[in-house]
Amino acid sequence: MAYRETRRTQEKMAQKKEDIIKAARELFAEKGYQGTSIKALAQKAKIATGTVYLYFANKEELIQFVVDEMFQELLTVIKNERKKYTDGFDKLQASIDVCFQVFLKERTMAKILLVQVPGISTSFQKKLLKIENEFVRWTKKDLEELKLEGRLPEGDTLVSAIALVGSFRQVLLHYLMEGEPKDLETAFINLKKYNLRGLGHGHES
Amino acid sequence: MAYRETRRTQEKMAQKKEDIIKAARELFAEKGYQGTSIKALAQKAKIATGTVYLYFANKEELIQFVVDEMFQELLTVIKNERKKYTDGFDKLQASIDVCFQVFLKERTMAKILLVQVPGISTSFQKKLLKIENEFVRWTKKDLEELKLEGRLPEGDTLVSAIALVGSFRQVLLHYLMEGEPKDLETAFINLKKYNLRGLGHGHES
DNA sequence: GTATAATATGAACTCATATTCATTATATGG
DNA sequence: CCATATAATGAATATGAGTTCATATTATAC
Repeated sequence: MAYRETRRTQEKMAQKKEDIIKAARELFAEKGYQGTSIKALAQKAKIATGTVYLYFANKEELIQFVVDEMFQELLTVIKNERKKYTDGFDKLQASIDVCFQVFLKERTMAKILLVQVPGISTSFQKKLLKIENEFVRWTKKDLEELKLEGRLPEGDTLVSAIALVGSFRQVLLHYLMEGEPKDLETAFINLKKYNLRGLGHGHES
Repeated sequence: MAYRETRRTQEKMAQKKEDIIKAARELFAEKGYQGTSIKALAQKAKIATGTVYLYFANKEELIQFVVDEMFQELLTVIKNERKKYTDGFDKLQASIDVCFQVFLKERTMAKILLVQVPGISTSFQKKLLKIENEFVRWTKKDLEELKLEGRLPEGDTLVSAIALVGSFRQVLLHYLMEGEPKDLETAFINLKKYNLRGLGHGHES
């Protein structure tokens, strides 16, 4: 009997998997999925090319894993942040704030999710769409609650939700590609104001 | 002496080039750039694979041509529509209306420009960015004119312009991928209202 | 109809890269 | 230290797609 799985080896392998994922996130963000070869990936992760296949069945499974993990991270952070509030507007703002923060901090995540994923394949387009719709649905739900409370005027909540998500997406992407403005904080506040006005917030005043 | 270029052959070749471009637009929209092989493209255009290379130096040049042509088409339509108005708000609305119409009518154009192009390569990302910025700049200019006339409140016109473009992009894409709503006209009007409110239109009233 | 010059063809070629696998290195238990 | 089981290696292989080119087809001029 020899070489039973032990704590040490398990941790070592877990670390190696992490290394692969880290390299993948960076390279996919920088060069795109097609533009990233397994050889280059292995080189970046400081392992042999064949080793990648000990951890992932193939390249497709790797990008799937990376994308799924990213969304999971994002959803978890948002859910945790929303828990802190009960008021509808606060929850909505919390979602927006945290998305913005995460994407600005984790630029590789932003570039992969917002730029690279749609171009990978039609199946990824569909996957992305499903998850984007998840965000839109949440936003829509927030808006409908607020409408019921009489804090927002009548209006098409679906259109509003999509518009809101889209405006943030575009601004985020702009900063990501073109560089941040001098005063990011103020720009972000203006963007929020834009959307609050768009929603008709304060309509009764 | 024999076989000088003649009207008939020129037209025939022009037609063939059109066929290739048409097939490319459809396949790129449906399967993406990477997902479209020259073989499949030639098959769709009903020519031999080698023939493609009599009209385009390589695959890259073909997609470049397709994308450039699409933007040219879009810009031309927008410019013509804007000419019809002098009022700032009318011009802004004309741009938005025509973009929406064109993208909804020419779905392959919309899918290529809005979904496929960003993922092709970093050089395409940059190209797209340049052109998107062209739209943002126009919008920004419209907004600044309106601000000077006192018809819009103070505010960050760049952020507003990006937000406006982003909200329309997202709604368009939603309809494109998920299917149009029952009442497209009303949804579109609501979207415009959302953005007009966002801009602070009617703030003095 | 024939000669000629250009276009069209598609099998063959090239090249890149994802994946495999025989070999080597490493870890464990006794 | 040895036996063995697992992980790691990277050269070799398989695959697929972009591109080329010898050949065939088509169009023109006489």
